[in-house]
Amino acid sequence: MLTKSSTELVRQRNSVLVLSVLRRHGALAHTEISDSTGLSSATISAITTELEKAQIIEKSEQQPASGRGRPRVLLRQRRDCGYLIVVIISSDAVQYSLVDYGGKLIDRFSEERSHDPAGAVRFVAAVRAGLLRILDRSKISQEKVLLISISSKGLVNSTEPVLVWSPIFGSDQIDFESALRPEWQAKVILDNETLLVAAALGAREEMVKGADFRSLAALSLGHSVGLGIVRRGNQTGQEISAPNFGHMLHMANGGLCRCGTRGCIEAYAGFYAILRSAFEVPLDTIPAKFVPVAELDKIAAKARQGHRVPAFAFRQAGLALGNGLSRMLSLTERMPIAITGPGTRYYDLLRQGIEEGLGQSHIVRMEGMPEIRVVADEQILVFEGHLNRALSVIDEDIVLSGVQGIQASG
Amino acid sequence: MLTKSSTELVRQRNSVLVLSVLRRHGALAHTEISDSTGLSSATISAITTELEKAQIIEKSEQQPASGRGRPRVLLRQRRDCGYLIVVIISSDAVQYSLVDYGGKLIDRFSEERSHDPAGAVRFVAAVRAGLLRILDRSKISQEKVLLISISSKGLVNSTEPVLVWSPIFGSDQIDFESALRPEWQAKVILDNETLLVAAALGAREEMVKGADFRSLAALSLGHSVGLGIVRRGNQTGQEISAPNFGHMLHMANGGLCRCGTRGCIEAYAGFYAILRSAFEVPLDTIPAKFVPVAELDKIAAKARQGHRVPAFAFRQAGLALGNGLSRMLSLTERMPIAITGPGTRYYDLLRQGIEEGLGQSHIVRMEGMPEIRVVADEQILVFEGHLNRALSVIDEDIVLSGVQGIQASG
DNA sequence: GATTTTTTTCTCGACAGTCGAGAAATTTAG
DNA sequence: CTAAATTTCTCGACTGTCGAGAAAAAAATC
Repeated sequence: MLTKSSTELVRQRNSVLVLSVLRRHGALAHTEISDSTGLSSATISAITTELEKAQIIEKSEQQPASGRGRPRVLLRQRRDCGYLIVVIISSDAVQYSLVDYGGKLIDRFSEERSHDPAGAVRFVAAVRAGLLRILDRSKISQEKVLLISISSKGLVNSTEPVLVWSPIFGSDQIDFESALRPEWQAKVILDNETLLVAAALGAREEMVKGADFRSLAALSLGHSVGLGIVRRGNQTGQEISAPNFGHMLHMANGGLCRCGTRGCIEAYAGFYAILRSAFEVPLDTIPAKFVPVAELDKIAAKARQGHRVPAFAFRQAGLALGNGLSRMLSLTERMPIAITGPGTRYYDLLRQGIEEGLGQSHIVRMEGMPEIRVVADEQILVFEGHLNRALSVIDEDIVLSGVQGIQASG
Repeated sequence: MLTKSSTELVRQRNSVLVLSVLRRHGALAHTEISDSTGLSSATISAITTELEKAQIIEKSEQQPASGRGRPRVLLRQRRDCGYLIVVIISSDAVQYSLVDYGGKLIDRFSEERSHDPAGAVRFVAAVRAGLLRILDRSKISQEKVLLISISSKGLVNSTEPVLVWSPIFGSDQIDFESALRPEWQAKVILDNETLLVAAALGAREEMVKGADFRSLAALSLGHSVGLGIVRRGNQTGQEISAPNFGHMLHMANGGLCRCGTRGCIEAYAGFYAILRSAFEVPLDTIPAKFVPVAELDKIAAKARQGHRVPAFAFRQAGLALGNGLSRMLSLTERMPIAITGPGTRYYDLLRQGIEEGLGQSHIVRMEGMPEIRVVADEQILVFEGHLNRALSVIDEDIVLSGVQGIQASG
């Protein structure tokens, strides 16, 4: 359904555009903003004075003039205009980061996760405590926190910040919105971890290729298997999604997965699955909860020495991944695949299986093998994805509420 | 990447909005347009007088006033403002339809397809002849044909009207754009057939549910297997895609498919595959090109009488479809599935397999079985999809070129 | 030191678009 | 024939963008 457009909408969009350019490039002068947005200088004046009045951006201090002519007046976002808390939930810890509106890290700490299994309720309490702690350490007033951006592995509701299924809590849903609402008026968003990796890689790619960038998939290998897809939307920036890839069906009635279903991709390609298959444990054995990476390193070493069984375990994992990726490609357009996560260290052992698994499908035989690249530093990408996403959400919110609020009150 | 907005863009969008409302509801009065677009009466006046000047819409004849008060002046699109040719390519025939801008069918005929295998070049020539023939029969001048909308089974390039792979021509690509350009200046679009079915069902659904409609998948069963997905976009209407579902990998190293790959879904669920498995022919046999439906009806009758082998053939087909659908659902959100095509007549035999195949995946066990409905009249839906899609493309083109062109020349 | 050049920012008038209110048009009821 | 009802049309107000040129301010030049 199409909806009506109006002149105010135009101003809103262009304001967001200015903010996003300011974010990407840092402090910019009038002229530069005009150049990179395509808007005329007069419009920039109008928008920036409005944003300045609303205390969202500020003129930077006069700096030593670098050329001749009237010196530039740089505009930048006011870093203290608002703050963002990033919460990264991983299998063994929860990391809290406080970030200002300029994207600068102010404070960070991690807390170990208690591994007690029936801990969904207790976990929520821990997160609430962690949030209060990082706020307390920084002496920032709670109203200044505009957004809490949370990420986890697992399946996330697409519209509300509800963790629908996760490797740790299973089907014990966690609704972060209602859990945090009593204490916080900040907006709460929740994203799948690998989705953020894909978003970050997509943003980087777009920086380089510009309009040529089409789409990209990020595959995260570790205890569990995650996938994120970024596609360039028609007009409205990027479109991202995080399918339930790790628990896509690989083979009917196959190996038992942590989730209780048989035949998931993860039941062949997750760390525990590789371990299980390397030790020739029956595939219907209930999988180990945690696998020390050192353990897997040993198996990899044996496989690299030429031992058949461990090499076969990695190959089977690769096949499951390759088949799964080929199925993904059958449902989407052709796109490059970036592999991240701790599992990348075994890529030499997985590669042949992945390629063979991909090659078994019609789409790959027809269109050829997709480009596969290995990308390290998953943690950095996750954080980068948080920032990209969260700050642009803040931009929109500020323009929607902030400017109008100021105007109404002034 | 965000792009700048301007006031002219606002007018363009709102003009398209008015046209699309006019299309959906037929002739409408000033007030009604205002109500259903949300635009003010003054704006409607401005837009409609512009469109009327550009000869895109017209005031309808005064009609007997139904209530008191000033009688309404109905506005409607000028049917002769432009024409559309719909070309539906199916396995045994090509159907040509001439439609006016109001969506009314003016002329239609079918031509049998020559089944000669090396016929990609000859086929293109036949289509060109067919197009000229329908034009000739109607005495409409060629410039009045604004759009040629073509559909086929198979895989279609997402940006250009190129048939990348089809059941009939295999990898012999057909570029309709360059094939028709010399003779036609009309725009040419090409869509997968099942995509159009999905688009039509999505439009119907949106009529009923309004903003509640989220997404829907259409599964077409026949000689080949097709899938179309419709999703409600953020703002810009609907988003549709036609994955290569029939040739998604069902089982590595499985049965031989028509496409030459092993293990495609179609190699289990296509008509020829059911036949092959019912006659217990080895799965690596090169599949039959065409299967008379009567033949399959016989097998279905035996299966319904309780014969094991034919029943098993349908069950296997259902399993392949169910597994494939579950994989699709792992990559998308939960959505209802509409089954169409000649294969629906065997749905009683397929159903159990489909449900079992779906149930083997984590996502279905967690979210529950998706709603499955059987929808007959695939042919009508295909044509309806053509109209929906083509006429809204024409709306946009007209507003983009037509109005501006008229304004410049006037 | 005064003047010119260069560069950037700011301002003004023109133009496009939407909206609300009320005038104009036109038919039916009484 | 008049009043009421209903629809369409028009006008002024408001918001937004744009191009051009004025104003500002520093470096270069004489």
